[in-house]
Amino acid sequence: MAKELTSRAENYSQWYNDLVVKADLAEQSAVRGCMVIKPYGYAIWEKIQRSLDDKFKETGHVNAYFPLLIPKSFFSREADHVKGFAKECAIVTHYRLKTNEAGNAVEVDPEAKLEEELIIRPTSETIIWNTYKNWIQSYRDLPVKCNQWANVLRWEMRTRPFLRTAEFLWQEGHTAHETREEAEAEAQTMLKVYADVAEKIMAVPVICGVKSANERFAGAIDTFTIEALMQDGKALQSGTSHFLGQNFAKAFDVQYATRDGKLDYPWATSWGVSTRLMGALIMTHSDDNGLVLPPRLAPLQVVIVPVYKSKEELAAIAAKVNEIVDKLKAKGVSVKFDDSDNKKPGWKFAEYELKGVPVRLAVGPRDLAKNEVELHRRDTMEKQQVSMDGIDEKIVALLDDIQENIFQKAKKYRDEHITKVDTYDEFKRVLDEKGGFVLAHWDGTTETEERIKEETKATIRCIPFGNPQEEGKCILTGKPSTQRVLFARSY
RNA sequence: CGGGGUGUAGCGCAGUCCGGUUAGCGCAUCUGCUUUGGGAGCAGAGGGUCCCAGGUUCGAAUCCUGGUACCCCGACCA
Repeated sequence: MAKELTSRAENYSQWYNDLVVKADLAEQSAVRGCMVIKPYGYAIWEKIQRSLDDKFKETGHVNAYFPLLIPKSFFSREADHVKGFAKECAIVTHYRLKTNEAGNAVEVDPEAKLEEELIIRPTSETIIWNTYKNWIQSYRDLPVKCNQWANVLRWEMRTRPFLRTAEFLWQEGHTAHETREEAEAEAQTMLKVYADVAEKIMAVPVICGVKSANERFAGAIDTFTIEALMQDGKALQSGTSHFLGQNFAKAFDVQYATRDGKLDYPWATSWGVSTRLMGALIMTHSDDNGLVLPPRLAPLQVVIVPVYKSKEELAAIAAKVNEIVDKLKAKGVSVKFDDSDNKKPGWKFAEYELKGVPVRLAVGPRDLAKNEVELHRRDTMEKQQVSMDGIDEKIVALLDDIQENIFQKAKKYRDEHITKVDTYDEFKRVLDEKGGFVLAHWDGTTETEERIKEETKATIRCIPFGNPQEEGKCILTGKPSTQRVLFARSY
């Protein structure tokens, strides 16, 4: 197979789809809008999961599991919540099939209609708060800090692998607190956790901020977000954390006895990241040679490819390579010696580049004679000859260097694509010609935001934390504004 | 739900306009030999309800009617 990844300038969307398929991350399933995550893709997701789970534990959370099916009536309890999700829910109406009269097919048994329909969870606030009602009676029961790893289903009109699939995997944290302040702090803490994992593990730079009313989660008082920038200049909301106030507690009648003997509603948060992070990863780092994985996330960090003519040569190479493999494993580096005989070295080089393996060593007779290896790094595609002595230490250092380099590269690209504008014309021109984030003044009204969205397809991604306050005029209406907000076209 | 496109071997496609041998090509697979420092070469082999149903015709992958699936572009959204 020749290199077939198309130029991203030509059609970024096609490039992305090709990359996902060819790098062996995922494929289309039989169900529209759903996705099969293949073993290699799932291995990356597991790394992300582990990183997050460690942080959740550090911040005092526990994992639990709640049902997939939610009684329809739960949904209507919180008015904004139902409005937000009603349009994209799959509904279970029956519990049995039967064979048809001809005996050659099955059909829904009309006798088996459910009295109350069940919703396949698009998110679990409702069923979790219905459960929390039983768990929370006193301030002594608080805080409750649960996380769930689960799949959810949202019947989207248009889907893209990893970025928006009908069914997706995620984690959702749901907490209940005694005070407003504690819940607000929790929402901030978890957003920070997401930002840390995105930047330190995934090497994806993000901007943290608060959503405008328009973009807020259905049922939340405040929604916080991490926003990443893809290489085609579009933004991607990569994780969210919500301060829910007492909305869900009230909707599900959860009350607790306070320290002074009264009754009050607990304060809530919820927060989640999904397999969309994989989309962010792919679209932030990859190039036309394929995936580029940060070493801290790569299921395979080092691959060793032998170059040989005879079995004897291979044996000599293997003897030396096995020493290197042992040394690397002892240092916690994941490494594979690919001595399969049915592929030539050139094929292997291209294949592991496509899969984003950070470091490749090639070892042949020439190298053995000089006690050297050819070392190739995926991020820069640079090759160099290095001595086999101390190769393990060199590689450990190199992996750190690659991790840092791809983060800095992505950050540089992101920073260069944050543009301040002061007029609506300039705003539109930057979106069309340059893309990326645009910092502009906004009068703070939903109407203005809606109109800008309609006319330019750009939305307010967030109001960044620590945003500098400055006097200005709204780019659309000219009304006074106290700060610039972050706009972009997004996925 | 609108607009466009595509269903032919495991994958990617040509053939369809203008009906006519045994439906073809590339990749992959299998066998043999030669190869191995950037996706190897030669020789041979296997593999098809041409999306489904109906119609027109001596004859349909090709024409007509209806259905269906998927992809792309919008609207919706993480």
